Amino acid sequence: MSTKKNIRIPCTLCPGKEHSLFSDLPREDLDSLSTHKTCIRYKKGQTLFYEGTRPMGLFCINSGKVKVYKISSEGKEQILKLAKPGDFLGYRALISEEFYNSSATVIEEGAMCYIPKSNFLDILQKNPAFFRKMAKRVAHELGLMEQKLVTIAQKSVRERLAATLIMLKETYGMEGEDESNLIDIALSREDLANIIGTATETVIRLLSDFKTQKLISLQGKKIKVLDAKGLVREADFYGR
Amino acid sequence: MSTKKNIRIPCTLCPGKEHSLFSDLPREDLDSLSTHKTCIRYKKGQTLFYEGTRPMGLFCINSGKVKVYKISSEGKEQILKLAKPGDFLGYRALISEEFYNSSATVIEEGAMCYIPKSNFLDILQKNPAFFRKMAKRVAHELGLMEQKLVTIAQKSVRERLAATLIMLKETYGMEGEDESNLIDIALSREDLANIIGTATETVIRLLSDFKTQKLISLQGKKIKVLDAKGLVREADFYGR
DNA sequence: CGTGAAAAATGATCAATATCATATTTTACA
DNA sequence: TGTAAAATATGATATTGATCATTTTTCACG
Repeated sequence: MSTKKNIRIPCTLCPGKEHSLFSDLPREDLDSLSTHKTCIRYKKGQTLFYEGTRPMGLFCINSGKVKVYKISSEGKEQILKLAKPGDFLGYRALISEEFYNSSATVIEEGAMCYIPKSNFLDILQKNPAFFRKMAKRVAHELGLMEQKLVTIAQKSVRERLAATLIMLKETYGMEGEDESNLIDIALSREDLANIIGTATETVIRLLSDFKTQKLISLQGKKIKVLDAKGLVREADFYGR
Repeated sequence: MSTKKNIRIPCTLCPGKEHSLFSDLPREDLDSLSTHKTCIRYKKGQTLFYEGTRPMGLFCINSGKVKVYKISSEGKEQILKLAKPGDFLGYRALISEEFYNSSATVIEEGAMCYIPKSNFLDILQKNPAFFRKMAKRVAHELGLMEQKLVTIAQKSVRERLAATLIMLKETYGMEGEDESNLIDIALSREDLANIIGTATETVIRLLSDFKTQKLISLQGKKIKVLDAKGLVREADFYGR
């Protein structure tokens, strides 16, 4: 707890290297990555990159959690996605050759690896199979984003909150004793509101509503899903 | 007007070949495309592909206009984009190797070219520069979709309608005499509602509101933008 | 620990928009 | 060109969710 800031930590066992995107790169390229990569610890609230700036590299989350968001013209934050260890950030802008269209801020402190743009583009260039994988990933994400758009456009806030809780449980759920699942991510009510696109007070009210219905329980910030099926019902069929 | 259905028309001068995506393919590949391509006339209301089905090729719009949309679980349509001559449809699913995640239906009759999947993938494989261009396109579209999400999540229906009218004017505006612009696309009020994610009645009311404010004029289905700046003001600053 | 600030919770009120009902206009086409 | 069906228009009402105000709780930090 004493030395938290900007310590370089070894990236030799970065989760991103084994899993996901980089998994089947040739040895040579993995070595190149290891050489050029840097890892820095970020504290809660620190920002990896800002919307509107030029991307100079690719981020890979070693530990900790990050929110990726846009700020609307009225100053309201809209969270586009959450990133966890093993996830990469910033490749959309690198591939589209644009500036960042979103910002990324740490919500749980951790170490972030950084691969310089030139190194990443080089490896993309040299490995058609890897490039195909990246393109496939981006195309998949476009599909997810289209689905999110429909959800926000057509579902009620209550349904969206229920759906978000299900999603969070699946992604960040810790197996508890009595198959109750604790959502293990430090999201404030405001963050939650900025994910589903509503007011903070509305989230608070709906959460205590769900609590009354025994769908969830609240222990401070952390939410425990008591009745996943009940939540799914809220998400899919509420009011119809 | 007599022989409208399923007539093969020559694709030698398909707008998609000169402009946009295919513009700098080598001669050889352009010839391959011409050989394998087919063009078929579609009438209003006919569907190019359905959500959930397997893509077997790439569509290119020669003439006419198409809406691309998803149907939510409650049966409501959400339009994701509109496509005009020169635009391509279906590449997201081909690149992500997934089923279509949306449907595409003709809103103004015209001729649609169809490039078999194998032909398209072949050319992608053989031309890294072309593949990079496609990937760049998909990454760019992901950025656009993220922006749309924020708009739908945070702007009022009135603002979204104003913004949509501006967009339509820029994309489908016909230069009129006294710099007034007629939006030249056959969208019903319902279509408009399904673009911005609201009820048809709300669109109708807001349109007549804009008409009262002399921002637009209505001639049947077609909308003429009288005061683009006024609309921009509605889109950006309404009520703030 | 204690304290001040931030977050969460709760209430009251208001505005935006959906929904339902019905009338009017337009359009397709027999 | 007449007619039914679809689209547009308008009104009345209900509902959701935003906003503002205030209290209570939690938490970080000296």
